[in-house]
Amino acid sequence: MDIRHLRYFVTVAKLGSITRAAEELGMEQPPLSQQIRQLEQKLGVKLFERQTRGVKLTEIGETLLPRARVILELQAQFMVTAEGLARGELGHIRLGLAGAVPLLPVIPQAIRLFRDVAPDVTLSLEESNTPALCAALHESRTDIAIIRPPVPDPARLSVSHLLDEETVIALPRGHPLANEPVISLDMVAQEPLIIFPRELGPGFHDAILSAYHVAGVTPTMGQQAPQIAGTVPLVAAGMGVSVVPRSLCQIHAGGVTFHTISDPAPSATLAVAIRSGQNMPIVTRFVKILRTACRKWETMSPEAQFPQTGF
Amino acid sequence: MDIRHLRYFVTVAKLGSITRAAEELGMEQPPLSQQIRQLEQKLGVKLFERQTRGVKLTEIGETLLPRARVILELQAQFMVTAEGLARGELGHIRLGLAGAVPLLPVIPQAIRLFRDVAPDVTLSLEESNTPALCAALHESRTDIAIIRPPVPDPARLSVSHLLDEETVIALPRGHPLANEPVISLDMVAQEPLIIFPRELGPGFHDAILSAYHVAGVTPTMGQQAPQIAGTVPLVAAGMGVSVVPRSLCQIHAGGVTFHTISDPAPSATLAVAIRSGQNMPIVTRFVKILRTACRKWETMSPEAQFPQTGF
DNA sequence: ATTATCCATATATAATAAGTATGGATAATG
DNA sequence: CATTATCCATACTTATTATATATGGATAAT
Repeated sequence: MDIRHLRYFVTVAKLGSITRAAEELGMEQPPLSQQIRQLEQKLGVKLFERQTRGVKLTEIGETLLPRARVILELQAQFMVTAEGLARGELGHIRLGLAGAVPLLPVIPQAIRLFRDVAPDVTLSLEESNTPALCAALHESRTDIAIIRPPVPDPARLSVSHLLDEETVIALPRGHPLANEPVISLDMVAQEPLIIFPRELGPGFHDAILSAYHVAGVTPTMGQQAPQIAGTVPLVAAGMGVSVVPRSLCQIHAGGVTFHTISDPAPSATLAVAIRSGQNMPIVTRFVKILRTACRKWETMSPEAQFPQTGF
Repeated sequence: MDIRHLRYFVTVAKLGSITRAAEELGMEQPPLSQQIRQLEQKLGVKLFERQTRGVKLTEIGETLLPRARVILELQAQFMVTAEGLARGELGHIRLGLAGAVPLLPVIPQAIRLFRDVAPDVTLSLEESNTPALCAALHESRTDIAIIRPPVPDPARLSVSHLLDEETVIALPRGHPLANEPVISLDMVAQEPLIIFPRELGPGFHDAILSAYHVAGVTPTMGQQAPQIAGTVPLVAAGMGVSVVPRSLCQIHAGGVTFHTISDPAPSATLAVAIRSGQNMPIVTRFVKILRTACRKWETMSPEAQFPQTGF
């Protein structure tokens, strides 16, 4: 079997027609018919149901299609990587970041630090949610992910703790408590809690809810935010209050004030995850720099942690 | 670029020698040399440093090697998956069961049997009524349905008979006939008949009523039960009598006695239905196992059919 | 100094993918 | 209801490309 066969397979499946797939592939229809048939014989399964007008994926074809797509995706990345290497860049790291992670100053700091010691390594950043990032790691679409533990399926992944970030309460402007620097959770329990969907970060989500529970109150659930950082605009719009990592105070949304939480306060844990085994040297090097930076950062004063803000 | 090229690349890298890699690959050395050179040209990078004795990976080669391994690994998995699908050992089956079917011991037996021979196939079960199951089959929301014939719209479905289950009369405790082991339908014709709505199982419903008719009596219609198995609690509550598949005697409701019916007795037929045409091998395999189990079960004695009950 | 090992090149051959021409089946159209 | 158009399959030819064979050059081992 050949990558070409997979490309043919995916294209025919996409268009539902051998003829049109042949057009898109820049070839004639008969050879494509033959190649598809050949692939089916090689695999011993029928991928398409031939109909009078076009073809339709069989259930087996439906099962195999996503896997074929992954292989094609990786092959394309392989080519891109090689191209980058050909241009003299000595490596490439695909870095995945969980929601709101880039707002934590230590993360871009660590990235800049790495770029200083390894200027020839190109970085591509992607922001997503923890479960999606872990899946991307498993499928080798990402090399390093900074996530909010726990990871759904830690097998074949190596996860190490980075830091625990304090959380703060976000209140809309004009709120009766807006002038209180420190607030406890039970003081805002009756306000609608703006929170992101649990599937985007189960660990952090649960930490927030259990802190409410420990405080002896039950939060009033408000509107769901599309991501972690998406809660702030909703708070600004007066939809309710939210509990967010302190780094979100960097979003100068206007109309939002941030307040330290008196005990019990949830904390937002961050960890770095890579595939265990067979890793490129730059990957372990990056993780090392990242961990060092985070350890140092945790000992710093809040003023030094967030230089530009009033905290 | 081709998967073959990646295999050559990985093998040469592993052995550090084109000659020995050619041996392992079952080919001669010159074509392998050419293919490696060709791959290098295609990618625009030098993968190996040619030395007088063997070859050595360049830094770039070192970087690309793990990615090539990942692609090869995925390709191998793709082949294995296809092979498994061809043999019917992989995949997922959505199984629909008509009312009270799971109570018939042979059904869970057959499912367990199937899980033994195809442990990698995941199963999802759903209990519903015959017309709804047939609709689900048509819309591909279910792969296999065990239903009570006839099916409303048999076009594009393939239905095959499984077994005829004996029915029994369910009487409330303290009923004058509660001590009679065998009862005929005309003896209970004046008692309210608890029965499920006809739309939940037209075939079985009609079979019961026509048995009454053949016996020369007309049943007194009692309360409707929500499903087939739902008749038993109503009988226990003294709302009337019911005619149910013998397997329902497994519901130890207390307050209900079950009695063999003397001729004419309705029978509860079960059949298995799948979409005709293009089915995954696991589907036909499951049906085969199911039919075998049912054929065997029909020849068994009642004591063996219902091990834990007094029948 | 000689031999052996290993990779590269040149040429020939075999394998195979792509192209061309055409037929059959069915849905769309008048 | 007949006609046309669409789409896939088959048969055959051509072009491409991978492999095999033969051989030479370079260096390490003996």
